[in-house]
Order: sequence, then C-alpha cells, then structure tokens
Amino acid sequence: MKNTDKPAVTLQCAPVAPYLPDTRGQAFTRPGSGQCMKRHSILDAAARTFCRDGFTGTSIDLIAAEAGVSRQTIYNHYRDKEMLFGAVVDAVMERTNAALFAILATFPEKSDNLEADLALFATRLGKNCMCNSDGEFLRKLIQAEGERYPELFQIWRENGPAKVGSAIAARLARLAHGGALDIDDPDLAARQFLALVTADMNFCGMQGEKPTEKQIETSALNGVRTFLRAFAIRKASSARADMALSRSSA
Amino acid sequence: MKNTDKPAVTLQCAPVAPYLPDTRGQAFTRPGSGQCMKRHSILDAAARTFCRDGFTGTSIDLIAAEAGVSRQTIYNHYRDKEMLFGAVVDAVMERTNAALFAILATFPEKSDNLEADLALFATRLGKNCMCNSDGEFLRKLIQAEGERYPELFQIWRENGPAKVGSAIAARLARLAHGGALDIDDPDLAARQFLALVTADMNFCGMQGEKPTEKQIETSALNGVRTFLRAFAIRKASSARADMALSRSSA
DNA sequence: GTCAATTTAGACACTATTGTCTAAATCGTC
DNA sequence: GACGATTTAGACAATAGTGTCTAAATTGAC
Repeated sequence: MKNTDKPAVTLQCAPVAPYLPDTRGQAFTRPGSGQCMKRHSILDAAARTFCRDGFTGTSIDLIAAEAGVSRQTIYNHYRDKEMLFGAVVDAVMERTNAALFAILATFPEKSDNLEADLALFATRLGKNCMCNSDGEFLRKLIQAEGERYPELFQIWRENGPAKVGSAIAARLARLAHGGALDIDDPDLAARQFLALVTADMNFCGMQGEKPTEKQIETSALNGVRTFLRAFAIRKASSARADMALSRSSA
Repeated sequence: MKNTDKPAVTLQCAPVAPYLPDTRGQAFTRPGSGQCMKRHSILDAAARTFCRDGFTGTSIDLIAAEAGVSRQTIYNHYRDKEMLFGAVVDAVMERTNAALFAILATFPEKSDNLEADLALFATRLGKNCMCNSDGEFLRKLIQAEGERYPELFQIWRENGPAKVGSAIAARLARLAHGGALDIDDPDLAARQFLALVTADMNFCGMQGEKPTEKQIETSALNGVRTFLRAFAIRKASSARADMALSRSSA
C-alpha cells in the first residue's frame, strides 16, 4: 500500500549567464555547478532561520553559518537581506503550490468509502502542505511579517488558501451533485472542511508547533467524520437506523 | 437589547512601596499616582509594538515614543527588555483569561433556540477573546516567540486554549445529557466547535489580520449551523421534514 | 595545467540598539 | 513653598548587524 505519497518538488536552478541579476536581484546560475548547491543550501538555511527567528531576528551571518557558506557568497547571490527573504518566500510558495495541486488531484471522485477517502485526502493535505516545514514557514511569517511586507505575501493570500478553498469547494459541489453530500454553499463547506480537519491541531495546547504525523491523521479522520455527519446524505432506507445508531453512544 | 457585552477588565495597579522589584522585576507603584498611568501606557504601547514588530523588531526607544515616556522611565519600571516583554505577556494573558471566564458563564443552558444562543456565545468569544487585540497578540507572539521563550507561554498553553476547550466540552456534555445534542467525545466536539466558528476567518485570504465584527458574526453563525447539523438531535416527530427542508436548497 | 569564475576570510565604515549614568526638570504631597 | 520621589533628555560605552571591499584560495571546465 503506497501511503500518502509526498510530491517531492525539488528546486530547479535558474539557467545560464554569470552574475546577471534577475527580478529578485539574484544572480543566475550555471545548472549542475556547485553554485546550484550553494544557492539551494542558502535558501534552505534561510527558510529555516527566518522561520525560527523571524526576519529581524535573523542575521546574515547566522544564515551563512547554517548554510555552510561565507557571508559574502550570500551577498553574491542576493543583493540584500530583503531580496533573500523575497527569494525564500517565492521558493516556499512555489513548492507549496505545486504540492497543493498535486494533492488536489487526489480528491475522491467516487462516493463509496467517502470517509476513508476524504480522511486520506485531508491527511495528505496536512502532511505535505499545511503542517510541513513550508506550511509552518508561511503560517508564521505571514503572521509576523505579513503587514510589513504586504506585497510579498499578497500573491499567497490570493493564490494560496483562497485557491485551495475554491478548488475543494468545486470538488465538494461535484460530490453534492452526485448525490453524496448535501451542501448549500460549497465555498463555506470547503472552509469548514479545512477547519475541521485541522481542528485538533489548534486547540490542544500545542499552538504554533508542528503536529506529529499521528496527530495529523487523527485530526483528519475526526474532522472528516464530523464533516460527513453534517453534510453526508444518509441513505433513505437506513436513515432511521443510522440516526439511532449514531445516537446510541451519547 | 444589550449586545455582546464586553467584560471590560482594566489593569489594576500593583500596591505601595517605591522601587521594590516584584517577581517580574518591575517596581511597585503607588496606586492613583501618575506612575500608574505611565506604567499602563508603557504596557499598552509595548503590547502594540511587540505585536506589530515582534520582540527583536521592537526597540525600547520605539515603545517609549509610542507610550509618550522617556526611555529611562521604562528602565525604571522594568529591568530590561525581556522583563518588559514578560510583563506584557502576563498582563495580556490575565486580561484574556478574565474575559474568557466571563464569556464562558454566558454559555447557553437551555436548548430552545440553541442556534441563536450558541452563535451569540461564539460571537462574544470571537470579539472579546480570540480576535481582539489581546487575542491577536497571543496568536502572533506565540507563533513567533513561543519556541524561544517556552516558559513564558507555557502557562497560556496549559491554561488558555486547553481550558476553553474543556470548559466548552463540559457545557456541551451538559447539553448532550439534556437531550439536545448527540456527542460522543465532548472534548473533540469542543475543539471542532471552536474550529468551525472561526473557520471563515482563516481561509478567506485574510491570514493573520483581525477580522471585522461583521465577519466574526457571520463566521460564528455559519459555524454553529454546521456544528448543529452534525451534533443536534432532530426531534423525532419532524425528523423527515427537517431533513427534507435542509436538503431542499442544495 | 591553465584560466576564468567563484568562494572565502577578514577588515572596514556605518548604523542601530541596549542598558547605564548624570544632572536638571517635574510632580505630588504636606 | 519645601521636599522627596519620579521623570526626563542626553551623553555614553558596548555590542551586534549590514553591506562593501580586498586579496587570497578554491573550484571547475577545457
């Protein structure tokens, strides 16, 4: 059984030409050279450090040390700290977006075994999008620096959660049209779906920390169950039996 | 009609004695004197500034300017930046806790008109606890500095959301026992209740910003409706009619 | 091995911030 | 108005960070 497959999106190197700054002020890189490694490890270390210590709390020297390069190398690739930060944000958003659409493609089409299928979908979403390092980065940094650098995250605000929401809404509407769900407002239902499957993560004393894989799975299943209690259409034949059953353990 | 009453908790001045540092390193203050005002405006400005710019991004000079006092006055009251930060966190947590319990007391007891009552309760919670300035402070700062200063927020992690959760769980269990709700796991239901009534706030492109009052109300009502769809026990007599009705608009 | 590109370590000027210290000004109470 | 407590503005040393510059070392392709 292949489990929640991680859409491994690795960073591509920008093409050719030495020291020509692109839109973000970073120099292009000959692919395959050591430069690519360096740049990757810089972006990686910067993401980790910015996420841990915030923008102002992070020093270039710290990033350099953590990336295993000299400070000057960072300045060779990125004009200044803000440009580096922008590049990190871009990279993380691109990765997360790619993961997002890969996962959206796995949304269940058939309505048999809906609980298990939706739970698997929600688990994938949690593990590879909302609760991994990239998700943590976006969550923390948007909270912390979103107001100071509105233009940086505007793209994400518009394309990130909103797009997941409407994408899930469309797929929920499809299930509703197929007779499996009873949904008035698909957009609202999508938001509530996302809220429910992450419910356990936000209110159990572990604010702002990454949940474990187990916690993600449990939260997803719990959320899907309640979501289906609210929106699933029970078969008319066994409606009374279902209701009696579901009420029995109260 | 008195609307969502705000439990106005104002900061009390610590008693007596000049320049004796208390546990947080802050000097006590003669109540009623100008000192109290100063200290209050320092804490106030510090909360705003820390929330806006983060701990490292905030300078004492900025706080002093925003509070309308000299920098030295701040150092007279608080030993250093960390102590000031700790005092702010304490004050915000105390205020939020007080608001929390005031609001918890308004949780509906009777099960007639449950939707409206729960929506009002959730609205109060949003407006006076989770989405006001104090809520924003705790949310942002725990995300940003929670890992760096674990001991500061540990109290909140244990006493804040967890306590709301179990308090609401107890009240939901009571409603369930009274026959209004069908709930297996009250703690889970409480977390999902909180997640649902704040669902609209997190996934509509406005991450990390304070929602408007209108948004809070709408989100609360939407969330409560779905919560009740999942957990309310429909009267047996009108069950079929209810189900037909709720499905009619899909 | 050569050569150009790249990286490195270190020095550097500059700015910002912290926390201390002082002497003068202000406040509040009697 | 006197007096003690408090606040204030400013100077101050110490530290940390940014971004630039250099010369030497390293890399990688041919």
